[in-house]
Amino acid sequence: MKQTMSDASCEMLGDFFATFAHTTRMRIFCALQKQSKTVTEIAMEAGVSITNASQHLRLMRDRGAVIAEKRAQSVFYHIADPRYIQAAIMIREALHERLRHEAEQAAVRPSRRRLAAATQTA
Amino acid sequence: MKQTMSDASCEMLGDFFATFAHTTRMRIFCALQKQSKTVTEIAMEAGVSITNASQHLRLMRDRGAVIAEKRAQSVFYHIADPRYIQAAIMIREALHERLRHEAEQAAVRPSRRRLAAATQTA
DNA sequence: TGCGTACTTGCGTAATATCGCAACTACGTA
DNA sequence: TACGTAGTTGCGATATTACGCAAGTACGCA
Repeated sequence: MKQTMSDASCEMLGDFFATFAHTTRMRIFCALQKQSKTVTEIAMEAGVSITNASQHLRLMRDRGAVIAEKRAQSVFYHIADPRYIQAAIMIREALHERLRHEAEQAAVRPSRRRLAAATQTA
Repeated sequence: MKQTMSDASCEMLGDFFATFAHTTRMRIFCALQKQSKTVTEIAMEAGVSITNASQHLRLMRDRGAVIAEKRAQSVFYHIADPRYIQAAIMIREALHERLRHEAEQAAVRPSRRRLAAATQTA
C-alpha cells in the first residue's frame, strides 16, 4: 500500500471529507450504517425536512458516498463502500481516546493548581 | 468495537471531517505524513502563503488534527494520531478503486453504443 | 384518468468560510 | 537595545454553502 499521496489524491480526499463535513450528512451516514433506507426515513432519523435530506443525499450521491435505488415510489439509499464505515469507526476511536485523555488531564490539573496556590500562599 | 454511532459521535466526526474538507488542509496533511515540519516548509509544499498556512494550521490544531511544538524561532507541526493517516489511506484506496471501475465502464460502454448503433442501422 | 404519496429541483436569502493585507508577537543574534 | 527571521492575528472583501418555500416529476392505485 502506498504511504504517500499525490496532489490528485489530496484533491480527491479533500472532496471526500467535504462530503461528510456536515452534522446532517454525518447523521445520514450514521442512519445508513446498518441498512438502506428511504429519504423519508432518513429525514426523520436525521431530524431534518425531506427537502433538506434530499439535497444532502444528492450531494453525497454525486460524490459517490451513497448509492440510490428506486423501488416502487420510494428511493432507497445505502452507503457506497463499507470501508467508509470502517474508516469512520477508526477515526471515532481515535477521537474518543483523545477526549478520554483530555478528561483525565482536566481531572488532574486542578489539584496541581491547588498545590501551586497553596505553595504561593504559604 | 461499537458499530453504531450516537448523535454526539456524529457531531464530533462531522467536525473532524470538516477539518480535512479543504484541498489546502489535505495537502498540509499529506506534507506532514512522514515527519513534522515548520510553517514555512508546510506553506511551500502546499503552495500557499505562510499566512494562509498558519490560518489552516490553527484550525487543524484547534480541532486536534495536528500538534504544534515550538523549537527556537520555529514552530513544528505534526499529525496528532497515526490512525488519521491510516483512515485516509483506507478511504483513498476505496476512492481509487471506484475510479478504476468507472474507467473500466467508460471503456466498455462506448463499444456497446457502437453495437447498438450498428443494430439500429442494420 | 385523476389523486395521493414520495422525492427532486429552482431560486432567493442567510450563514460560513476563505484569503490577502497589514499589524503584531516571539525569539535569537549582532 | 536594535534588527531580522518565524509565525500569528484582526479585519474586510469575496466566494461558497445551506436552508426553506414553492413548483415540478415519478409512480402506484382507485
